[in-house]
Amino acid sequence: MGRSPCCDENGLKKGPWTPEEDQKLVDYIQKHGHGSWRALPKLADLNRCGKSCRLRWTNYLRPDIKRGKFSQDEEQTILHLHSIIGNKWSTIATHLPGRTDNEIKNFWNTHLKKKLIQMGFDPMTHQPRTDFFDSLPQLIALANLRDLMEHRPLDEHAMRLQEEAVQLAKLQYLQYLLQSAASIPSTNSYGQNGITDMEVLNLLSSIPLIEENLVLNSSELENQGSNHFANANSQLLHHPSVLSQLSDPQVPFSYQPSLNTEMGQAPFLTTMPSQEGNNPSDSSWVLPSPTPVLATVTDTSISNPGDASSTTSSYGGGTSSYWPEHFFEDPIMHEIS
DNA sequence: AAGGGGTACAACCGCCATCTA
DNA sequence: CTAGATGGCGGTTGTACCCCT
Repeated sequence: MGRSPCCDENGLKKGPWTPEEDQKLVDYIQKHGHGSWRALPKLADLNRCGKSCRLRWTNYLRPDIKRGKFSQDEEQTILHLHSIIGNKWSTIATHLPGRTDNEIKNFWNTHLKKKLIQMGFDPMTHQPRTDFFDSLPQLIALANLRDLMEHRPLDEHAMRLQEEAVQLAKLQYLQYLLQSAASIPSTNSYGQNGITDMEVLNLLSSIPLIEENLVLNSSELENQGSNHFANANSQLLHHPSVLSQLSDPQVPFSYQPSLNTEMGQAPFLTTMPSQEGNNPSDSSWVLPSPTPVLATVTDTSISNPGDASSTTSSYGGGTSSYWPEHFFEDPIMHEIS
């Protein structure tokens, strides 16, 4: 197993390619094919190493490369595959015709990863981040202590910001709790996960926006049990005022990780094509449920109205998610599962 | 207008797996 | 079987460009 010779051989050019170099490379490959990349530079009269030529061709000059912005479908595919296989860019690239692994990797690093972070998700695990919530009490305590020491009362704006941060953290934590509960196969009992209905209800009722903005009767929820609580929470998550906090209004899709217990894999992650207008302030704007508990898959509110195949049947019985059927027909999905 | 910071993306680096003599 | 050659892959870097102050 030899180490590949490095490109830093004396005299070989590095850095950006000139149009002339590109033309030489394209001309040569179109006439002769690339053959041995190591031999190619001399044959094509290029003062580059073979590796550099190969990269230039595969990432930039190949005629079948699709350039331009990634479509929503492509974004969805990347997020979906990344949630399952991680940073396997070349594998992901095989599912996006015309896109190179390098392009996908760059797109992930510069766009998608940041979006997930902004929305409170860990880009590697695709789970809601809990570190912020964990440290919140300490942060608030520190802030209060500082104000106390300086004999300076919190001004109104600062207090409001602080309160909003607490509510947002609660929402994120709530979502996390529900996902944890839903990860237990064949049961909706939170208790088995160390999380009680009351615990979640208490959390829910402590969030003012629920009281102010949502039709949510907590006593009714208690009477009707977890499933109804879950539906109520689904309303919560679908509410635009929640969405405006949980997702970036500039992002033309909504995001959630979901658990596919049937496949026994890491949580799925997807974007869901949003409804017409992509307007978070519109009441039709929905955040799809992260878990089977939060909403029923057959609920049309979480499917793409224009794409019936984006839903499958129920979580509880047969198929396990709302992924388009073609994902499961895909050889790589079989391979993964 | 200038410059400083942020962003996007092409290109490089180093490791690994496979091929081949 | 072994070691060198080669191609592929993922992580990282360099730099051009853009935007804001």
